[in-house]
Amino acid sequence: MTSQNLSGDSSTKILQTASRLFYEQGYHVTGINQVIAEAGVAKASFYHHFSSKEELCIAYLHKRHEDWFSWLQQEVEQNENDQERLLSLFTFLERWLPNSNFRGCAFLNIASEFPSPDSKIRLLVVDHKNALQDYIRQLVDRLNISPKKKNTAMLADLIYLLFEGAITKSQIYQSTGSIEAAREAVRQLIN
Amino acid sequence: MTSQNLSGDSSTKILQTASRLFYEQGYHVTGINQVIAEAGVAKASFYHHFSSKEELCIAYLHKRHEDWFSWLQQEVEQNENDQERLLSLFTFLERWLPNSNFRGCAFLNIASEFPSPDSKIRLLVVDHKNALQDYIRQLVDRLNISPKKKNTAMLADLIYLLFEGAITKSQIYQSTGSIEAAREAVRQLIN
DNA sequence: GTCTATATGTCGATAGAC
DNA sequence: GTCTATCGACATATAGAC
Repeated sequence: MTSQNLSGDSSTKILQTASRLFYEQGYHVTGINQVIAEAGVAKASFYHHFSSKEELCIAYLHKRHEDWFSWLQQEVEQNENDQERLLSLFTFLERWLPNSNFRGCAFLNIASEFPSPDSKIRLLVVDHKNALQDYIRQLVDRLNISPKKKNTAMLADLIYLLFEGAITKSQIYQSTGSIEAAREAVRQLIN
Repeated sequence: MTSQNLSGDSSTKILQTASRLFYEQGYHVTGINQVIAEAGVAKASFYHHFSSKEELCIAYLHKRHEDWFSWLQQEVEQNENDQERLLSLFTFLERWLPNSNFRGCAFLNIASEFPSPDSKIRLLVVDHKNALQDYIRQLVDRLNISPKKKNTAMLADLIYLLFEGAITKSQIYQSTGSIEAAREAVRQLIN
């Protein structure tokens, strides 16, 4: 109850505030001054917990990865039928995107702000997208629709492209308009 | 030859330099000081030609829209067969993306840096993506594969999602790996 | 561990000479 | 139309008291 209660902990408050600001505003436009002001801590306290702004961003991405995947898995695992589990990827988008004010994927947004593909932050983006593609492949593999392994990998890849495209379009148009069509296209592809 | 020759014109040099830096580095991370230094002009000269950094960004997006569409149309119009014209959308990606160092779509990258959907810059992004979707719809309509208008609109939407997804994936992985699969998927969808 | 005060630099934008 | 010099604000990061 003392050190376990992190809700009032400075480190946690800083990370929560930074996560909100980085996601809603972007990385470079969000200054350390704004983070510490809205977190209600002093500047030196921030630099006691985090060595730099970039380290704070890395912590943000780590936590974001955990949170986002738990949201996704929670939606998928509500379904028992393997086909419905796969299709629920898009149902997840229909819930998540409006709920996040159509700000889109935190990792793609950050990648736009870090052009160097070798940067530590860009490698985290790759890790996140690798995990997403692995997850989609697992869902596709459980369908057992095709005897050829090669086809299921390609099918999973197409579904991933539709998934990313749906996120992007919804971000630009602030709408979930195309997601239903994407889900029905996947339904036809696997039947 | 005097005022027509814009290659040495300050305004043109500024816009060319800013276009390169905004695209390669991002908007917020690129300072006016860097733009004028690399363009070889004085700061006051910049503010004589452009009222603000944001106006410079708007000029960048206008020119980028013209340039990018002419590249796309040039690739498409090399083909006479209507089906090949549609599929050449993805051939275009295979040429353009490696050539741009896998920096992806200038408009999506800018949108990540401007969260407010009502901003002037975000409206230009919508204009650009509207034009792209209209173009894809035109290519699909010429196929005359389906009697139902509704299906061609949905098909064009799916192709657009695959197109956006392919751009995004190539940006993250610095590769054109999935584009061939996307093109073949479209080939099957329209047959 | 948290505070105030500060260091050092760069940001976007302007003034005024030429 | 282009220049140098400069403005006030804010950037990231530190020093030193408590």
